[in-house]
Amino acid sequence: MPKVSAQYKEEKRNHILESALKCFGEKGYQATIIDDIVKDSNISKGAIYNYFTSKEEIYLQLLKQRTDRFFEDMEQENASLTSANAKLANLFKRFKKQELKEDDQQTMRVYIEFWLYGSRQDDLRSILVARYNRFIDFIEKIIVEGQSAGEINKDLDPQNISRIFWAVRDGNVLHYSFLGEEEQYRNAWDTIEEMFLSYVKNG
Amino acid sequence: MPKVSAQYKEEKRNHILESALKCFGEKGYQATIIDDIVKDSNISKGAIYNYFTSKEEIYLQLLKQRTDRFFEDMEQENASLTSANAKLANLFKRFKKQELKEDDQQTMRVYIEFWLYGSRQDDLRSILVARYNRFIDFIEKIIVEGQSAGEINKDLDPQNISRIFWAVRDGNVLHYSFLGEEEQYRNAWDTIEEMFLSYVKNG
Amino acid sequence: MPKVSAQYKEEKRNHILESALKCFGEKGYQATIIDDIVKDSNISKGAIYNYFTSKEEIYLQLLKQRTDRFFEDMEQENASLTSANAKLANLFKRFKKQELKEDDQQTMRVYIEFWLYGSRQDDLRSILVARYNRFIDFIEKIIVEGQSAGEINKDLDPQNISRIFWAVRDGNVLHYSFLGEEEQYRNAWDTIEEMFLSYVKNG
Amino acid sequence: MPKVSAQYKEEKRNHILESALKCFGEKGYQATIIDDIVKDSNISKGAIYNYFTSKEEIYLQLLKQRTDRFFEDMEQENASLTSANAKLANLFKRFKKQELKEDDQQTMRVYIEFWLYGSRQDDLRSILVARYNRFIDFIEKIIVEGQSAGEINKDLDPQNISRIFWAVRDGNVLHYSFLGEEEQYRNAWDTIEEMFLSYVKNG
DNA sequence: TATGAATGAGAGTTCATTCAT
DNA sequence: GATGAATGAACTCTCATTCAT
Repeated sequence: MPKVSAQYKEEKRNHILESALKCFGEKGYQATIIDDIVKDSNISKGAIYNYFTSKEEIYLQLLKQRTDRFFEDMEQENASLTSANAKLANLFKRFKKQELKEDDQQTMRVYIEFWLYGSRQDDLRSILVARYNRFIDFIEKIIVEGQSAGEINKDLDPQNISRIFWAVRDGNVLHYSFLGEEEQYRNAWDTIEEMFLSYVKNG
Repeated sequence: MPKVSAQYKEEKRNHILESALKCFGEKGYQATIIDDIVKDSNISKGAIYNYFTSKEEIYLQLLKQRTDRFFEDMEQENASLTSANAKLANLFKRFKKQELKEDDQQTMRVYIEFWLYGSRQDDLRSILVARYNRFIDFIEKIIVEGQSAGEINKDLDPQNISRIFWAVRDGNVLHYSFLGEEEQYRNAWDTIEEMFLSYVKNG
Repeated sequence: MPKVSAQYKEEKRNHILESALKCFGEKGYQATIIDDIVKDSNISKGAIYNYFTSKEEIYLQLLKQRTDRFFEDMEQENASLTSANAKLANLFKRFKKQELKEDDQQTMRVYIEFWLYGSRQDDLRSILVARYNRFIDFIEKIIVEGQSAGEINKDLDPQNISRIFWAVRDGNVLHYSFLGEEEQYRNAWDTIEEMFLSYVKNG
Repeated sequence: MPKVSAQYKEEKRNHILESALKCFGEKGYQATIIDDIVKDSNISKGAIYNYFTSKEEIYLQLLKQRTDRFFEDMEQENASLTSANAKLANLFKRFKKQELKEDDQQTMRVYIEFWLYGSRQDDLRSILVARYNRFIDFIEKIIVEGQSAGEINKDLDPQNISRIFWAVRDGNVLHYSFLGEEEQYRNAWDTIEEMFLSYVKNG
């Protein structure tokens, strides 16, 4: 019989991950030291190591958690959207609105950092590639759906389009995370949306 | 009375920078230790510190050197190109061809890393913002030139377009530096070029 | 909830300071490396840095601790001494007896080293000047007290006398710390005491 | 046949020693790096090592040179002084006047540093002890001379008095080198002279 | 002889991780 | 389960000394 409830443990774990996100977002993964997370979370160093085996695992679990959340959100939102165009529009809306929030900003930075950090750590590659593919698949399916429905140009390669979609998104977020200029960021998104949609739309 | 020629020193300096680029490109700035550069360059630790005052300075000088080189190349190439469209096409060509080379690949990674690393180091921000603005200006001028010549849609905000241009480029490079799939990368560039040009072109 | 008692930490701290005193006394501040203190104290390098932020801080804290101890001792001893002459005699006794002990010897060396080291470090100057003034004040008050009581020649400038007192002390200690000849040191003190007291005494 | 004259070499050597004195006096022996001497002397690193085998040797040769000079000066000055009292008075005068000069100030600091540094280096001890004895002998002889002539109290132990003489001098100089207050320094010397002479004088 | 670029052992300090309490 | 003191390998940077030119 466990001494504390599963829920207690889950909450503590999330608490650590939230602090970690904040720290990684602010200082970067490598520059964040465990004591930063200790200070932010008010959880002792030893306790943190009871929940995660290493700093890297915190990173990975954080990535997983946020990725899962993203897809949960998207599935829920997309359930009520019937066209590919609506789904894409919803995504752009999310990028323009939600991701300006502090929390998502930090997540974004952490995401971007993964690309770099992960690309040099062989043991992370497969995890990160899987995550990448999940994102690619997500848009790819929407594109395919749109092509079937005649909304999207059938000549386009859905995977290629999906890859471009995320590259554009990450590039834009990368610059915003550095420059921090909201208005420019929003304007860029408006233009990107227009450019992207006019390119993929049928006719 | 200098002991060695200015050329000798310049070459040695470049030698160090080349090794540094290789190491930073492979392992990342933070993960690269001075001894990596020592090993790669066959230049002693002390000698490296005769040419650069710190690891960070190596990083910064590398950034500067490659940025300067990029603009030197571009100026030279653009000198013989008379239209904005030709200049943009030339840039896309460069992205598609030249930047597949190992050396430029690493430069790209290092560039991207700057965005993240630099965004948290106050003392680097101004340097990096200046560099960013240099890139923005470069494309902005081409867009303005194209608008004057009637090649490019006059309704577009040149700066906004320039920002998008680089965001797309960096996003694409970011993913390529991680995935390393050349064919996908080239296909993506082809599509991006088509999408971008069809969006900005007049008519 | 502290992991260990305040007393435990205080003892550990003192343990480090004692080892530091031994090392600094034997090899000098600059020549002492942290590993010397590690070896002598059997406390790991990391643990030392949990208690002190730098080698210089160890030095400074050591100085402070020993200075405080000196004045605590003196206050206690002087409490039962009613004349300036008795207080001065007690001091000379201390110099002659107590400071021959190994521990005090090393403290003396470290003290002297402070004069030199501190005189070139701007950030230490104020600390060291404050400490100097504390010593000057201490004797100055005794002199003034002696003058009021008619024990000491009223024509003398108390501060000047106090400065000479400590200069003579430090010079004598400096030579002893180098030569290490106890008998000569004691003889010197006897003569200095006679010379000094006959000079300052009234009449 | 030497390529350069002995005089040339001697001058260069002295040049290095003068720069070394300046640097050691300003920053201390340990904190002075060879490049400080290079910069001050305008003599290359390699050349310095042609004249001296190590940093320590520079230190030692400097000590020797200045010590020799001191005794040369003293012999010359004392040649025309016929009483012990006159010789002592001359010394005090020197301490009060000449040693305020920048150059002598630095020499003084370097001297004091020798006591500390030398006391922990076994290979220096004999050199420094010899130098110490030379100073002790110098005053001791004056005291003996004064006792023979009836100027100085015959009950005093000449060597003990000589030791005290130098201890007082070094202590006073130590404090002055740190505090740098000329007036206090001069006042202290006036009082010390009075105190010392009244103690040793016959009658 | 003179030069100053090169060397590399070694310094202070950091921090992910462990483990006795 | 929680704590935070302890550990020590690893990091960046320094500088006395060497040596090819």
